[in-house]
Amino acid sequence: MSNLNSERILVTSALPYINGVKHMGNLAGSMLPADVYSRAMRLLGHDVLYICATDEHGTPAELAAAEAGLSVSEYCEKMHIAQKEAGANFKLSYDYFGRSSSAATHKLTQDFALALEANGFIEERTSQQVFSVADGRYLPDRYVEGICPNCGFEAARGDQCDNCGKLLDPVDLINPYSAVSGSHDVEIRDTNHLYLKQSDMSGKLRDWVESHRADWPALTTSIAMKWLDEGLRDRAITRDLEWGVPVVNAEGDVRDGFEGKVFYVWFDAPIAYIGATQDWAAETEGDWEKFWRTDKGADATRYVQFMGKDNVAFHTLSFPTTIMGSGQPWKLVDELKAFNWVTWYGGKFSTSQKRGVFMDQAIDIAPSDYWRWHLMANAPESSDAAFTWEDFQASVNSDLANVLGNFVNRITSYCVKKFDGVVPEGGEITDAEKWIQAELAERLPRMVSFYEAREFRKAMAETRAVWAAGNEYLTQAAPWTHYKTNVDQAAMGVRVGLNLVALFGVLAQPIIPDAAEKILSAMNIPEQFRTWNFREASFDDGPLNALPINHPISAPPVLFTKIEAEDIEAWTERFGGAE
RNA sequence: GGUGAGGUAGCUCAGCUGGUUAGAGCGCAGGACUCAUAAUCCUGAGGUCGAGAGUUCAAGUCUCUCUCUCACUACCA
Repeated sequence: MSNLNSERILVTSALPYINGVKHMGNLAGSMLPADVYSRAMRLLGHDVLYICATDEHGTPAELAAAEAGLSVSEYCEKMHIAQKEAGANFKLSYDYFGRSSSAATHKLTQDFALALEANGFIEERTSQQVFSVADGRYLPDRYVEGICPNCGFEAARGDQCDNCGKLLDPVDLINPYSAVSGSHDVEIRDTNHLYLKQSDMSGKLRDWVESHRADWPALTTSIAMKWLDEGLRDRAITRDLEWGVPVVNAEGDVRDGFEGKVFYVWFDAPIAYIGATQDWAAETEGDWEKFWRTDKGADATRYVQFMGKDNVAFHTLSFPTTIMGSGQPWKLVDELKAFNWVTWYGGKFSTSQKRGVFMDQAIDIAPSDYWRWHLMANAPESSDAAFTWEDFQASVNSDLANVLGNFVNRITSYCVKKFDGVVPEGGEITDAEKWIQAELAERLPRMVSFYEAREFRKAMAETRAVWAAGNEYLTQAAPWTHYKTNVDQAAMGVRVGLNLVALFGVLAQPIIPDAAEKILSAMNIPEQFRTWNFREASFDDGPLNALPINHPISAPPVLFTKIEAEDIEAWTERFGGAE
């Protein structure tokens, strides 16, 4: 059914910044849901391209490189590989994981800027910036510290005082110094930068956001409208830095007065979605234009973005300004799914403060499936969601080990024991079979709808309910009871049970791909029968009668080991998190 | 300060444009079963829906006030 209306879907998740392996909040809020969605859409027969990349420019990258004793390019190379590996460990099914520092993105960024300027959306202006003589660099506001003029706090940052919360300007700080080196040898200098005139675009942006009120989550539109209501300010899109995309003129030479300046990371990062798609095309001989050029087929592409709420403004305002202002037929996002935060024992996860659990550590203590399931079943969709070790344990033990894992185990091992490990024939359809059929007929289409709507918590809850229904079916059918008096009727229960195992494996693929693979290979399900073609379940050609009689199966080894109280203790000890 | 999101059973959360006895999972209590990772299945107890006022025949659902939590506030991304 779904194959009849196969769509071309472009999926991107917010680019993970380069300065370290990401924490579980980053994973839960962009990369993982994008992956789960991409996998589900592929199973439904859609033509999906999932693109991501490392976001490599900006001051934090330069500073992190310096701290690591590496050149910026060496550092980024190293961290790109680390992040790519972390993604692979969590089974993120990128079609391409690129880099914002690639040549393609450089070229696109420069071209966009030239087009924007030609259309009057870029203006060169002079501003004052703090320059640290000792560091030999301009400092972003937050890297300047000093005494807060409001409360006297001694380590107030140039953008905001951490003590009293007042918003500051670096020039307001008393006795300012560089947060990088601690040097007080700082001065205010005039510097020229390019400004993106977002204000001129606000009418069009407002109309565009307004047109998506119905299909975007409230979180997305409310953030965008808030900025529009406050009045868009023009944003500087260049910085005084070495590492990044050079600012050039139409001839391709460095623009006059822009030596030592590059584009601001937030200008080029979204452009890297396109650049990475071009890089993907170059490596695979794919066609990037059908995803991005509306004059080359991208009108027929559905573009879906995933991100944390902090990124919404950039994706609903700045990047669309870039796209619209270019006057060129670039694809705008169609559907934008934003997430709140996963919180960590009362606060936020923090890369800089090393608070929380990071992807490389997480994979060390539990298999990726465990994390994927828990983070999706508890996705921070309607509000921030608290992560606790106890909840993690409950998700894994109850949902995965008890409901799914035990189900697979109980029926496959019974089949091996009593029916020689093959799908048995015989038996009559009873109320139990009719009941499970009705359950599936109702739940599977609903589950698919939740995936299509990117309602992850609900999709997970529905999936779990289907697994639980399998256990209930076995209780009703009770093949072990029939076996004593009527082996044929026992065969019915086992056969349906085995079909359910196969179905559950098929359903589990987007969420817990490793376990799904174990189940499907134990059931000897060929690749071509692992897709989602079950909108209408029936006994004639539906998922309950998919396995041929005498089809051999085996009982997979225990799929999910339970998390013990001692594990929780050890992890709490190691990562903090005690309240 | 401004803006936004949220405060619904012990815990985590569903509840669309207001309409029968407010739902799910976990946890808890009792029972059933014994194929299974002491798993599973059934039943049950548990909520004055943050507080107060208002609109209405009718409000968790709309309006106002108050209160608590969290986030964003543009040069970290």
